[in-house]
Amino acid sequence: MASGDPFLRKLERAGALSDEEQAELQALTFNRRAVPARNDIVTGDIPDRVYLVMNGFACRYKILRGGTRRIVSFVLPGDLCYMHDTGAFGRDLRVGALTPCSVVDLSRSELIELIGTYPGINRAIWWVTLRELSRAREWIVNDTRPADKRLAHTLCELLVCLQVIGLADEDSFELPLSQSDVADVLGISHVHINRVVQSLRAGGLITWSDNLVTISDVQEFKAFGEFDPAYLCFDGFGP
Amino acid sequence: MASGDPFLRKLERAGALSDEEQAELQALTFNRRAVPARNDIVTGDIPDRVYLVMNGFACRYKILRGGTRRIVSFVLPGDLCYMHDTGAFGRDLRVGALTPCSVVDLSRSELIELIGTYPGINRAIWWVTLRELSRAREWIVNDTRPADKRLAHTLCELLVCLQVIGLADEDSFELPLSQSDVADVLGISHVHINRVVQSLRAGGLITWSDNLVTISDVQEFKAFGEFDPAYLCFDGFGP
DNA sequence: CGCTCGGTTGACCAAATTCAATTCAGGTGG
DNA sequence: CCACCTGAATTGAATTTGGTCAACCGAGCG
Repeated sequence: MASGDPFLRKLERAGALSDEEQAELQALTFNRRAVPARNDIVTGDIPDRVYLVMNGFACRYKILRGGTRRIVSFVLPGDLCYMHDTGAFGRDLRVGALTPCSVVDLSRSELIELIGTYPGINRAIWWVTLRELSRAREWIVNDTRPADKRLAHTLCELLVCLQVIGLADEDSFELPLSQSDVADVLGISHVHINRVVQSLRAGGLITWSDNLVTISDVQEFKAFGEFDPAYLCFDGFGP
Repeated sequence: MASGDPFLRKLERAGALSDEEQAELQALTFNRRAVPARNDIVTGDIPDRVYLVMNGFACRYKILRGGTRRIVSFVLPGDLCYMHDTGAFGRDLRVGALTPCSVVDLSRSELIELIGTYPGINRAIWWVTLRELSRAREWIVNDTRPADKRLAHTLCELLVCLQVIGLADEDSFELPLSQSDVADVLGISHVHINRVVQSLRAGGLITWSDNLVTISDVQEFKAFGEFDPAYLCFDGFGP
């Protein structure tokens, strides 16, 4: 069982891992460090590393020419990063901590070795990647919705993703991000997100204060944000 | 050599394929068919197939609740689809022909078999997938730009992607899509894209008539659209 | 000839940005 | 303890961007 480790627990969504596979994965760890908020998790170019966020909220993002930051995905506890976000793939894509993060460094070459050796690990890494792809496409779709629904959709995604790793209960979760951070997730201005948050509050859909988001009626809120969790592929590869 | 086949030519961007690997891939074909414009390439649920577009423009898209269509990626000649767009991954993601398309059906199970057997094919399919991911993230970023730059970026992407398969020359290409199709790519209304097209025309940046797009000054236009082709990963996996 | 589709236009409305300023809580130095 | 500073949330006003509705035009086609 991978009960204690959010990484293994997540990977096992793609299918069970043998004890040997789990042991091999855990053996990759060779460093653990703290990354302060607003710092990049990936700095400089240490080519043979892959990073695993154990704690805290991080994100992948790009900086536009005007200086605007656009966040293209969350990196939550148990998420692997810099696996493919490197070299040829997205030289301008960066990975940064939104809150203080606890990060484990893994050996990339050894992980690739494991992928080639163990079918379960191969399947798990494929699943993680395809899930990222599915999620990115859903974010594109979400960008065509008006800002209030867009925010609702994002909060729903956070709710269910955090529930899976035990960081959210039925209808609420800790969201240690500023409104400006969330604005960069949605691609809107920090002034506008404030107004949108207030409109959701005024409509009685959510409360959000002291970093705690509570959704009044989850079912209704998901409908409002047109949120269907299918794209998150929680059921692994299916049949 | 894969000179005649846009699929093999594209895959080889990830690294050379042996003659045996190429022969195995070509042996997968078991059907070729024509898909009319506005029809889905993937229809019903034939589980053991993967589709290869040989000719024409297609796209992956979703339909929002209001009925709006949002296109999340192009599918151009030589592109594989429905490889991962299936089952657990994106039940609501559809693949449709924008123009009449010529499509080859492949056996999915045999392709997966080949991925497990041949390292070159494994590497190629990984590369195709990671490129899709990188591209999707760039589209998210592009969605934060104003519509004129967004259109410029999209046209730049089309230009270089079509150049790679010999369907564009230095500064122009055939674009057999309606303005409304492109509006769904950008996530804006068909009225607004018309105005944006006209503004680009008025600025002397492009001409676009009779399905032929010509860019006046490619260098300048790429700068205008903040287009950097790095995310398209044409250099394979790099070093 | 009349139909449809794509492109185009105008008028009006809604959504979102920008600029500017204010409030408030927490932290720091005196 | 208080003055000061900073970062985040908030608000207002003016402006820009994009959407909606409605109409019109022109080419191709049965």
